[in-house]
Amino acid sequence: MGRVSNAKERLMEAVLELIWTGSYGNTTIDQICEKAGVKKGSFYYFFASKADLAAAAFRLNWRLKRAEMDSIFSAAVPPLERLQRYCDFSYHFQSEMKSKYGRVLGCPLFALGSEVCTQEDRLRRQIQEMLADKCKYLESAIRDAHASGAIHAPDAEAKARMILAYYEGLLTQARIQNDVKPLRETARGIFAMLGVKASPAATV
Amino acid sequence: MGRVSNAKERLMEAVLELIWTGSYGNTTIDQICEKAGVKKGSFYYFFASKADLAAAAFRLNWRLKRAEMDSIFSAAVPPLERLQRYCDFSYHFQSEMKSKYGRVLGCPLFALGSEVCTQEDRLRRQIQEMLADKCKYLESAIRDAHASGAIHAPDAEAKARMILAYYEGLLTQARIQNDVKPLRETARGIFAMLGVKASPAATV
DNA sequence: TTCATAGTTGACTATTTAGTCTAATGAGTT
DNA sequence: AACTCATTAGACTAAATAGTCAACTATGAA
Repeated sequence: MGRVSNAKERLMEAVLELIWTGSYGNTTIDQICEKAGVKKGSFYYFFASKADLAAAAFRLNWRLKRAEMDSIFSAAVPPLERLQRYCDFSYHFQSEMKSKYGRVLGCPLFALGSEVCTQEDRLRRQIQEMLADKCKYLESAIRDAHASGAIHAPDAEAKARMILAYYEGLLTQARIQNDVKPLRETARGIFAMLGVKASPAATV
Repeated sequence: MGRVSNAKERLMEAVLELIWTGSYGNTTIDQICEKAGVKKGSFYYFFASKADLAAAAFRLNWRLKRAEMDSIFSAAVPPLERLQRYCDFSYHFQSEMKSKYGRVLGCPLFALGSEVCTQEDRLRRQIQEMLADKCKYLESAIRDAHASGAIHAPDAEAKARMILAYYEGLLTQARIQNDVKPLRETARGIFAMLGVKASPAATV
């Protein structure tokens, strides 16, 4: 069997953190190796390039994120409450990142996508797919809310895209301003877009 | 007086285009010089660093953009029509970029801001200010629309921030997808957020 | 016509970076 | 205990990149 190792995993973790707290272009392979405690030879044993590593890392990360999303968007929870929960979760998560790294980091998918989309087509496609997945959670909650009569939204897909754009826009603003304040408006904005009269109480 | 030259302007133009069609981190000083037809010595005669050049270039560019915005958001135009015009303008502009560069480029301010905010604080601050300026145009239109009774929005400032987040989110999505399609929903979404019943006819 | 000076040139250095290669190492298998 | 092979070490090359410098050039002013 030969040696076993978690160097591959350490590399993926390292590149995620470096890209997220900095940027893709600014992250060098040497930096990644150092942070992961892995030598260059091992890097190229596992991955062909930085783009290759980033693609693998984001794929893995998305798989984990999805488990979280599955729980937040549980069908057992009333649909509008799912949205509220997601906003609250997001706010807390970004606040945690701020105390951990001293910076509000926003959405790694969106930031990386915007940065590399003109240069790394493989990565671009992958990110596009993940964003589409993300949209599905919103879409399903909106459809359920419509079916339950809580809102009028026969166009769940369009509404979901609209809300995703808004949500990602807010996260990016928060990143640029290095301030979670913009995120406090997330739920309010979403419910306004959905034409909700009385929104569920925010826990933030 | 010594020589006169437009090398400084050429450098600013070049860096804008390179950042916009690619990214900040990916753009080298050599590339900038080559595109501008300027030698490295001259680069450092005018600017201390890439960040310094980018800051100057974006400042200049914003001054020009503002003139356009002043015209689109003219107080002589009914307030909701200003918003519609802005959406139409934006759509056409991005479509033009797509045919010129083969790519939908989105908002350079937002893309650069998201990329460099953790690394270049001076640039970050500058971008934040420009985005705040941009928000003012929306805010004023919303306030006017409220005053005229066309919409109910006593909270013009908050609404403007909300719309900006949405708008920038859509532009970034369009950039990532390399497709102007998401932008066709811009006005519809904005008017939904403002609770407009019948929106002015889109020209797109 | 000369002069001061804004701007130009390109060669040069030092560093960083990506990527390669070969010999060593060690965990499990037999 | 010997063996296998996944993994590691780290030295090495080549290229890209940032930044410097001193000599040169052209322009408008006097």
